Amino acid sequence: MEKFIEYVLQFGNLNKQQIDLITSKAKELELRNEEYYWEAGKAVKHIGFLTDGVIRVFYYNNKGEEITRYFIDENHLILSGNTVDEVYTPSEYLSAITDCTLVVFTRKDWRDILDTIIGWDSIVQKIITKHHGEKIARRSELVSQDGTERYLDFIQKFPTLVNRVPLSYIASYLGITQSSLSRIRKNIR
Amino acid sequence: MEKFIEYVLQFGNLNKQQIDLITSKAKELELRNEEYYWEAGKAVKHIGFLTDGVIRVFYYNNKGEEITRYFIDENHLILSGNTVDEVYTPSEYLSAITDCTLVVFTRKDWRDILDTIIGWDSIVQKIITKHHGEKIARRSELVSQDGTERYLDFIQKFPTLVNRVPLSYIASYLGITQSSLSRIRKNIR
DNA sequence: ATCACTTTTTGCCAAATGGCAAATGGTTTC
DNA sequence: GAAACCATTTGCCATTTGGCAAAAAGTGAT
Repeated sequence: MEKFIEYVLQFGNLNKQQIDLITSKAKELELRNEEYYWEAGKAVKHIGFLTDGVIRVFYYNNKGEEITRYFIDENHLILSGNTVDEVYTPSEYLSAITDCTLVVFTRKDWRDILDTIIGWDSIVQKIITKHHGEKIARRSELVSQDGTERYLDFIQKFPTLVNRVPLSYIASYLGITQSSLSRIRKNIR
Repeated sequence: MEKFIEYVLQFGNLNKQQIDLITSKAKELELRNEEYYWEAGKAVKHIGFLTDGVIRVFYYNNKGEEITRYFIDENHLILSGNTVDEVYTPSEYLSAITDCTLVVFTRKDWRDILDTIIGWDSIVQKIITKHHGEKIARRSELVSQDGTERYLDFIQKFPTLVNRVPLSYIASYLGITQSSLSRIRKNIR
């Protein structure tokens, strides 16, 4: 909870009253390893902020293969399609790959915060924009790199994930097979 | 110009007066093939909307290779870092690869529109969000595909570009070499 | 039509990656 | 510790892609 407030304050100022409002609406949610946070086709119930753990975002391509699209690690806001008003039904899965702790808000409570705190919208917008930029940059870089470069980049950008995430997920994220990644790791040593 | 208004109206309503305001601030900008629209390190002067032509976004990786990150085709808003107030200095190049026509606004005029038209901010925000989503989805998919799949996807998503864009740019965008792409094309026929 | 110039294709071979299955290593449960 | 289970590594070979250079095709100007 403090983690969430601390994170938000990087993007704009809030007074004590506003912080109290946010805190009063927030609930904690625990996810165990392998538990879903979102499921494709199922409406999303709340807005969440990941304070501890790692979540994997994946979908199934037209060959039925499971593709890991990215990882969400600590201190990331998980927003449903960027709008609060409409019910959002994702087309991908979000699944905990470690035990996780989130701070969550119901759509209604989030709406209340938006309506009460003048700057909230712009803070959230800034966060979204930042996350989008990071995602685009990360995914873009991968395309032009070979396997080794992708992996070296990965361990540099997600140093905390390398040892917590199964190899197969990392390989899928990097767009290479698990055995290739294993060989790449051997060559790097 | 009509194209721009038409595009914007998909994301929200504007009355005649508001449209007139926007129109009055807008200027047309022509770019010839190979002309820069943005240059890395040079402050961006205006907000633009591409009505005709294709622009290529590229940067130089740490090996000095030119990497095409994406293409901007007709009916896309080109925004400087998503904020109007601060001067934005891009780290990549935007260069016309056909003759182009843009509708442009100075930062000051854009600011004026933002201050005058209540819903403008949210319209722009929606557009940005849409573009971000598209970019992320496109780049993400590429990572998990082989060369042939990437190219087939490309011609499906950018049917209008295939015949207007040099092969080398497409290859760079897809993360494969020009000769590989040429061979892939041969195999597809 | 010719020349100069650029883009695309092709040939050749090396390197990287994929696919599959077996082997190894690690962890948990009994 | 043994057994069962899962993740990772490895071997083997096929396929894909890269790198480089030459050939072919396309474009534009005179």
